[in-house]
Amino acid sequence: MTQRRPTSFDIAALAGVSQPTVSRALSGNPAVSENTRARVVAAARQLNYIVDKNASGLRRQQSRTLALLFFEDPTPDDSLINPFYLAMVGPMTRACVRAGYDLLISFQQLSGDWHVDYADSRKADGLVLLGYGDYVTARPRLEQLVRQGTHFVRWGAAREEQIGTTVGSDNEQGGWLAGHHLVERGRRRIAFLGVADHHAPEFLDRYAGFRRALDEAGVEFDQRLKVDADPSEDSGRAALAQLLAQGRTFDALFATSDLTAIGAMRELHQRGFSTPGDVALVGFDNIAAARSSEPSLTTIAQATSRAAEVLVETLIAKINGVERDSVLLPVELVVRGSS
Amino acid sequence: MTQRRPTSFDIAALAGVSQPTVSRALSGNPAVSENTRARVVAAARQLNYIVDKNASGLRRQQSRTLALLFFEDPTPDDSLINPFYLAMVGPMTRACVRAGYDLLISFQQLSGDWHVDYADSRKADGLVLLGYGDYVTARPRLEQLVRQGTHFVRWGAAREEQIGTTVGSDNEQGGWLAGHHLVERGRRRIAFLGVADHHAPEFLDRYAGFRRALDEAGVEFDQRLKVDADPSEDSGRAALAQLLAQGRTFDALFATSDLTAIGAMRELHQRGFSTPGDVALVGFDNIAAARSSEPSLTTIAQATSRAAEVLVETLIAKINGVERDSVLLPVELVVRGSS
DNA sequence: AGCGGCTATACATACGTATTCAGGGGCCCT
DNA sequence: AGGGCCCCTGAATACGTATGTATAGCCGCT
Repeated sequence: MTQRRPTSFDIAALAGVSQPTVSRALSGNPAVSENTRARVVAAARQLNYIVDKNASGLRRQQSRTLALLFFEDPTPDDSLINPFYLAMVGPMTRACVRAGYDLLISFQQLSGDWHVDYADSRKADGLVLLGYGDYVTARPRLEQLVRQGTHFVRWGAAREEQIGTTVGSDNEQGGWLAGHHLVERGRRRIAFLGVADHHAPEFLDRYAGFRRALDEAGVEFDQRLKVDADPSEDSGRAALAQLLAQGRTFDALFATSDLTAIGAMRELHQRGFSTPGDVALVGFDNIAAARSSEPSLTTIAQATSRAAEVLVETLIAKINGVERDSVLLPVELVVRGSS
Repeated sequence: MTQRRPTSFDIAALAGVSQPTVSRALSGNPAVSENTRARVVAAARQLNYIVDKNASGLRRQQSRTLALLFFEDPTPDDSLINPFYLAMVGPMTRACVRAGYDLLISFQQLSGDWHVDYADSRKADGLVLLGYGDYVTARPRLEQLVRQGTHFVRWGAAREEQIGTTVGSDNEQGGWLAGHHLVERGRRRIAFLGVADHHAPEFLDRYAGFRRALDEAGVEFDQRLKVDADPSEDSGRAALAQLLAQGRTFDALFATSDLTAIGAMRELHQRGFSTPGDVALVGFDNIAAARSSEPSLTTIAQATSRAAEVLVETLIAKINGVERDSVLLPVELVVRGSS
């Protein structure tokens, strides 16, 4: 059926040169004269020659492939993968293409063992780790990666005690923007929905920034308006229900995730409250649903595309032996109908 | 810094056997005695040995990797990748893991040249093609894949004239379910928002099923209530605006995509119409946003996980020389608040 | 003329695995 | 005891590329 794939030897024969010359000509090695290179390229095109990446990878000891790992604990509903992370897939592939790399993708469970052979099996040259990992749980795994000499970058908060290089949003600034915005809108009793402990440094920073904005404006924060909530709609609804059950009153709400905010908003509506009339809302992430909710959700947008780019560039630099500093990307307030 | 990776020769030396025996033992070849296998496995574990996939792929002439290709024309906003497709990423990776394959991911532009070396470079053994492709434009590309002997499966409508194997939803049935449901709810003037020409077979089938439901119920369909709309919110809004500008009246609406339906719903609300009071809505795809819109959106759910599984299994079968028939997966009506 | 230096190409080889083929040893049967 | 057979293992090799080293040719200089 299909005829044999042409190899670099076939090209060499057709172009009247040796196999090494073919390899050098096609990889842009300057030791090859332009004349010869042109002949080789023509022959390669004629035979539809394409380098065998397995052979190339074996010889070079690298695959020119990155692996994107999502860490997320399983949900009964498959579709409930955090849309913010999912939105990074597109930009990430584009960043890889630009850099001449391919992208492997994989979902890992936070709580189970990660089974990540990609680097060890030479299938990928490095890993991009994505997902609000429990910092404490993740630590030993990261240490293991370092021991194995695996190259990786993480999306997340840069911390003193961090392992490896991270790229993340300026969450503190994001929290500040949210708080500042709500204060400016005249709100004074502002609730906070999110996780604010050391297991989730990103959320902790958002809380810190939020508090700073209130402090700077001389607005008091009522600790009783702070409720734990995961980045999910259900959690948002539950958190809001809890606040109301405790008889709390508030005129605004900052959630550390759009999903949480949307859940809270739906619960508010169901209970007869209006947004932004009774309660103004600000979320975080600027997922697609934030645009289409009703009212549309004011939120803090992260520089998703830029993040993907920086992650990939940082990782590739590391693969090439260049260590870069962790990066903190600016965030942006997107004002919509909910405030 | 990092010490040399152990090779199968190192394992062989440690276990006191030859390299071929290591290879056989670890790949489950029955020619190896249990005793020997146990020694090899122990040695491999001790040295943290992992097969070099480049070398393995080179020798075997296959990489045990699939490539998932999204076809979608570029949008100014990166995040606007059809969420239905994006939702397939997770299930697809899981299906691959189960089958012992890795998954490469890539976004391709429908209108440009696809640059898909994955198969030719032996980086992937087969391709999964995803995206409502313009059937006419795609055809020559598919023919080229066939000529090159590249293995692929497509997500989409099974047609007489199709090239290669497809896996898709029973769109006709989906359209019927939507139409039938609206009729049952007492609606009589039902609008249709979607593309219904031969460039988009999926949508055409949905329209056909929808019409069949109305015909069977003896409900007349007013052709003037049929408006072209893409799977995007903006298109949904525009389509609805067009209907109203033309002075059309209707008490229900079926959109061939949830995004279209949500856009239409927002436009309705903005103009003071209520849903489902004035207009009942049914969408298609059951994306996450359908759950969180307000009211939540009645829609036709596709069997996403199952689809991913079948796509992967069909492709792997094909790689192994087994041709399977195209598959039509059942769809399901999910009744929510919008109807 | 001879030699140094440079450019462009060829030769040889290694990357790590999986598979084909050949052979050694043990067991059973005649 | 001898022969045949099966089970297991080892030796040899090929997959296709990239790169270190060697070499041929050429030019310019003394």
